[in-house]
Amino acid sequence: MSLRLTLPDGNVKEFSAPVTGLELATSIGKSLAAAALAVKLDGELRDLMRPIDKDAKVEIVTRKSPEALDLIRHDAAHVLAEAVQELFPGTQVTIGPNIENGFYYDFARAEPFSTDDFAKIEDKMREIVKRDAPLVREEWNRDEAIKFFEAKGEKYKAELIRDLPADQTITLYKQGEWTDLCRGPHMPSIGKVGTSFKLLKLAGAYWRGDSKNAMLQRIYGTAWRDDKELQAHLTMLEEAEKRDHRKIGKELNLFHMQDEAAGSVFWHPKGWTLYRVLENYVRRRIEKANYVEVHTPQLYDSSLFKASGHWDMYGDNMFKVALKNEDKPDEPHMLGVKPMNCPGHVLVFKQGIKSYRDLPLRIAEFGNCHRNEAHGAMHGLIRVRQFVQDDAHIFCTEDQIQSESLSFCELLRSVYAELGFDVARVRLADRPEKRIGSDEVWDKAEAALHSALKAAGLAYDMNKGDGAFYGPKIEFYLKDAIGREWQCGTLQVDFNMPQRLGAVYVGEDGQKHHPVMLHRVILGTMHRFLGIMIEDCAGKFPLWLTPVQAVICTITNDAEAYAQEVFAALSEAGLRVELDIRSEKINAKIRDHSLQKVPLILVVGKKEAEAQTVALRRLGGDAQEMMSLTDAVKNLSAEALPPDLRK
RNA sequence: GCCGAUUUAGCUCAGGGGUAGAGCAACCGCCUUGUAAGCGGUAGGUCGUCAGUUCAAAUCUGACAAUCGGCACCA
Repeated sequence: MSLRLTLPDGNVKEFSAPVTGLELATSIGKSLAAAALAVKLDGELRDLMRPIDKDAKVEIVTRKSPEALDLIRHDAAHVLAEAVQELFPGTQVTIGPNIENGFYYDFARAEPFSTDDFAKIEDKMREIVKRDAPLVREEWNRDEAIKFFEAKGEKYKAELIRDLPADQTITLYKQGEWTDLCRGPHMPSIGKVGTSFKLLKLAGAYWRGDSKNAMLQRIYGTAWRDDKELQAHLTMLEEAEKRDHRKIGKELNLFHMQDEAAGSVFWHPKGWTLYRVLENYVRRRIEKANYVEVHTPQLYDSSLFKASGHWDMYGDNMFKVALKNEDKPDEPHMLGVKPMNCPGHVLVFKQGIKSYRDLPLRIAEFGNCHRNEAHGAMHGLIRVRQFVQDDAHIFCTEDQIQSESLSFCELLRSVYAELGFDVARVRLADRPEKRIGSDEVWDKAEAALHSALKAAGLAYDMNKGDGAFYGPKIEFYLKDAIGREWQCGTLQVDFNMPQRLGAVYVGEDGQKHHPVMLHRVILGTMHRFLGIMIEDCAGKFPLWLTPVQAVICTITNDAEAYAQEVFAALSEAGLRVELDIRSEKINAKIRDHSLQKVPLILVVGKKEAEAQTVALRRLGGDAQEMMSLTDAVKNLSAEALPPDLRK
């Protein structure tokens, strides 16, 4: 036989018999063989020691390859499992994959682990790495594999094997005395993991991700090629912690939350300014895009949500109000606090007779919603019980879906760009298991979104089964300053709700038709989006958005009268300004306002008062720009314009 | 909701069976100051809530609540 293996540089290596990846690497060079960790065969990552027996494109994976981190992390998970089983006999192993930036392993053990155990486990892991046992792949007979794990008391592993598809090869990996069920691939020996790893946190996780199953103990770790990379990652984690919006929200006095209203936000004056400036910006943008704004009630009779399907589908997560019913004391009159705005907007649509000439009708609302989120789900501003969506529902004909979707995609992109974000990723979430409406209607709705995305020229991938219960959705993700992705905007096509709630329009044919309803948000929720913005800019908001744009600081109280004059002039020009005439040193004032992330500090002393000037210091710099008061008013107020109002 | 951790002054945190301590902030006074903390003083807390054990609980035990890290959920 002859075997032709094509290398990345286009060279072809020929062999007369199957070769292992290691043999292939050796044939290329000794140092490559020494550095080899695995081999990529037609794009599929495989063990170095597995024989290659068919023609393929091959690539030797070394520590420098992008795939190396996945291999290191996956192997590190095995090392963690071995270490834990050596230290805590009787602990059962389950699964332990590599994930972004690291790995985890889920263990079953009656006693809880403690983070105090981490040092001990890490020491043991280093010991195992030092032993440098070879990782040996073995193919096993299914029944024998089940017996093997059951004999060890590993019932989770046995269950995994039982549930593997019948045609799948069962592979076990041995590292010294320790054996794990694993699909692989792995590096040739444990020593290749190195010691640039660290255990980070302890968490509970359901077996197989199902809340009906047992709760396992998950240990998370991070692993890198070398200590420099590890240190850089740990520094990044510290940076992320520093820009936590809950911490900054407190430091900048933007908002607070407290036990008496768990999951709801108390916006303080500065936070509420931020909120209103952002809201007004979005309001201008949608007005320009021909939306009309409405305001609908909070409380509705339960019959509305029963008709819409929400009562059955999400009733447990709604806040409900039971009113005493004098006639039937056992059957209180039930009301529900709105968890979303759609039914209310349908009721607005239904007022009066609508014609096809009225469509598309774009009904917007900064809609205040309540959802009774589970305790463990809440997270600062990101996940709350009371929130406001920048919501709108576009009532249109089927023919208009595509153009409406397209113009929404463009509006969203433009808004994100003005707020300093790119659309990092787009996904299409299709029909979920729990849904209303026929398959034909779902086919139509999904097809509409596919074609809209194509028309918008947006690359997207599928998020299978993750649509809303009434229709498929497009999810827009943005990327923040430290590279994290957040899903904010969505567009959903809904053929069901208008029908269920009896919304109709008179068509060109004089007949009644149900409109199609597009549910869409750009920011998602004001709360969540502001949380993301705080973390994105670490509290240093763009000038147009920031609650306090400028502070005027006096050096001595001689300058107080002039400072008042500067304050009045800037306020008059529409800037949000504060005045600091405290009897403090200028150093202290600069420090205070810098820590408060005020972008502009205007210092005035005797000199400035006499010359009618200001000394401007910008946040993050230490230069002083001297300018006349008139120039300051003119330039700064122009600079502080929201992006959509700039010329 | 589940697993684990946490809850002490406005904030950040130390302490710990005999009813509490620091720094910063606040307040008062002095200083009139030139670009990231001037000096001195005063005041401030039933130690998350409710029970239990104890001569004695902020400290030990239990329940509950909230928060944090995850998991599950997210119309």
